[in-house]
Amino acid sequence: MTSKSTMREVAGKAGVSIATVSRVINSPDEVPTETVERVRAAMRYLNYRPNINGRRLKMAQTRSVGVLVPTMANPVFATSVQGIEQAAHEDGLTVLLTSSNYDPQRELGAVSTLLNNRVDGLILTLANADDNPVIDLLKAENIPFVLLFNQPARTDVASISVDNARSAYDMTQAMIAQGHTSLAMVAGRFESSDRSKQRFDGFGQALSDAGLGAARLCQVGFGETELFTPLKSFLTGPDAVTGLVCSTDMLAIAAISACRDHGLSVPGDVSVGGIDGIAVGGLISPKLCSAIQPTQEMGQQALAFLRGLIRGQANPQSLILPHQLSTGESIGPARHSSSPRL
Amino acid sequence: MTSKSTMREVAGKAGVSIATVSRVINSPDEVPTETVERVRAAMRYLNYRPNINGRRLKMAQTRSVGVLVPTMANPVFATSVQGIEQAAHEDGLTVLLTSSNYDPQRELGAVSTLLNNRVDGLILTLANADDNPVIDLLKAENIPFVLLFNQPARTDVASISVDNARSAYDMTQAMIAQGHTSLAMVAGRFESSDRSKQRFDGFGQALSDAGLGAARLCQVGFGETELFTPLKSFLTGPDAVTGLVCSTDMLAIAAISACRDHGLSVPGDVSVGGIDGIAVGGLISPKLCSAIQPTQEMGQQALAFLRGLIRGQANPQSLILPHQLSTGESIGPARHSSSPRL
DNA sequence: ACTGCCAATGTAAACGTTTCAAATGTTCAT
DNA sequence: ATGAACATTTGAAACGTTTACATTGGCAGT
Repeated sequence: MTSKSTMREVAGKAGVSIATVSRVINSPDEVPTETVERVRAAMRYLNYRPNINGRRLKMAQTRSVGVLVPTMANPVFATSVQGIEQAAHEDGLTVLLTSSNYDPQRELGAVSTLLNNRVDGLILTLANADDNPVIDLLKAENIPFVLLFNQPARTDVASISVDNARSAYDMTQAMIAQGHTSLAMVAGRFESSDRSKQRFDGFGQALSDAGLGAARLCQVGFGETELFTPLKSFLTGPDAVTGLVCSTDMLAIAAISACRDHGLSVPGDVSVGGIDGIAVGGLISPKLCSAIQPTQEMGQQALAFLRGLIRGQANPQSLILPHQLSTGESIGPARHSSSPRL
Repeated sequence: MTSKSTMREVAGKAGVSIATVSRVINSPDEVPTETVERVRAAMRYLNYRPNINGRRLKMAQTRSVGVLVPTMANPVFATSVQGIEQAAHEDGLTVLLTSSNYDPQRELGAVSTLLNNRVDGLILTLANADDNPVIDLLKAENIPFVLLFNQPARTDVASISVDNARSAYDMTQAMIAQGHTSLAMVAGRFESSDRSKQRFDGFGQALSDAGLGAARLCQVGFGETELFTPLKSFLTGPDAVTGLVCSTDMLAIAAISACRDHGLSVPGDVSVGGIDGIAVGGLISPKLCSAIQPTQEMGQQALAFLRGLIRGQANPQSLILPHQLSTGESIGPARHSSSPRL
């Protein structure tokens, strides 16, 4: 009774054919109760467990979806995966998880593995959604997929995201409204994240609309939490800023920490805003001011959307969800500029 | 060229038999270079993609592992999954991800699904590792598995964890060393997490060893971040504590937030310590003092361990990794007890 | 020229399902 | 009795692999 018994054995035990056993499994209503019971009893007795791989080989669908995220180490993605997993569970779908570590090279490999697994569809967060061999591959193979967090310019792919430029724009404007005129953005590398670039664009637009000159940028590697050195020239000296707009909440939290290490208070000396809306942002002090996106719901929606695509009931389409500026404590009035730090 | 071409078509195109194609895929060295090239060319031409399900049906192994965690929303688990995924990727293994939401009911269902998928092995974080039908099932089916974070009393299962009681003990002792005599533990529900219980035991032991009376407990639901009300009676009034030992870092961060909302400073009025060592703890202010476990590495090790079990090269065994008390700022000297709060 | 060997390849039988078409009853009106 | 209509059930052929075993042909040794 260790494990593997087959439909054939169950059929033998129950005195029916494997076709009947199959029907008991897949459409018990078409089989007389008495037979169903007999077969079920045999299954229990033999400890039968259907071999999904047998079924998958035979059927067109595998009832599995592939998920690719940059990393689980960032709560944004972890939370979205939580949403995906939850929705998948409710649908009886199996989730195959991969991560790219923000490396476009690995994206292609990971997706290829997923395709070999014959997943019914994919949910992806890519480094760059507009010019990406992964998308070409998926298009060519004609397999349903939904981009999550990516906000592609092309309109022939499904995506669920917030308006990245706009969320950065709003956050920047909130700072400007507090009197900040000397701002910089802290952002992840553009080649690793198109969101990063889009958010920087929004930042620049807000500055330009307010007549505030060129956008300054502090670009850092992903996964980086040590921002003391990268931010040094932005926080000290004659060009010191009074506000930092960060392209992600993780960066914002790291930036606040770096400010502290430079002996600056937030928001007293420097205001810091993030984008993403990770849960921990609401618990720390100062409470992080962020452009919040409904991360977990986005994951759930992505799966629902994907299901539609798989069933052929939906067309690729971009869903831009509203973001919401949180009332955080990490942003305050600009420190008067006549008392520069050194 | 949409997608699905089979080995048979490749064989036809290359003018060989499917056996040869299979050999080219699995052991190219046993096939003359010239033939390998011809077959590979046919594969490229036909856009061939091996159907893993065909292979899985035939072979004993599926080269996939199942992962079950309580939730992705807690960075501890997300980070461990990151470690697992990374190691799995290096091994060419596919990861099937499920989460239980801390619900023992769902644990069984999730594992059952994983088993239907014929995973080669499992990595699990269970609510309760000592008396759990999931473990009985896995034992009965004789399928390799490694518990992660769980620290079972039984010695016949493989596990990777820290010494939970000890880490709570050490944290508590660190507070006592700072003069704290009135402490309470904030912990997740024991029925949802045996770690929680073990850590509470360590907490109690430390108090008892220091002759400090009964252990007080504030038990909260998992995922809970609103601790203002639950902690009210611990933070105010005649029985107010000067220190909170929290069973997880997430709880500790939430507890610090709750203290703030009660108008108490950390560590000025109340010291707060956590257990887990999530990354964000090191970035917040005050820097969270925690009993740190190498979360991501534990995930990687769990996979390496599991691989050994699958190959039959290793025996189930408990790995207790050392934890490390971080030098956090969230713990300070006890506020003098002659000025009680109300 | 025969034998024996070896390298290269092919044949065919699984693996555990699903599902179509066909077979076997059963019931009932004629 | 006969056969139509129907409810149950079955046989058998896939699905795309892997692999034990058989076949082929070339070549060296005698």
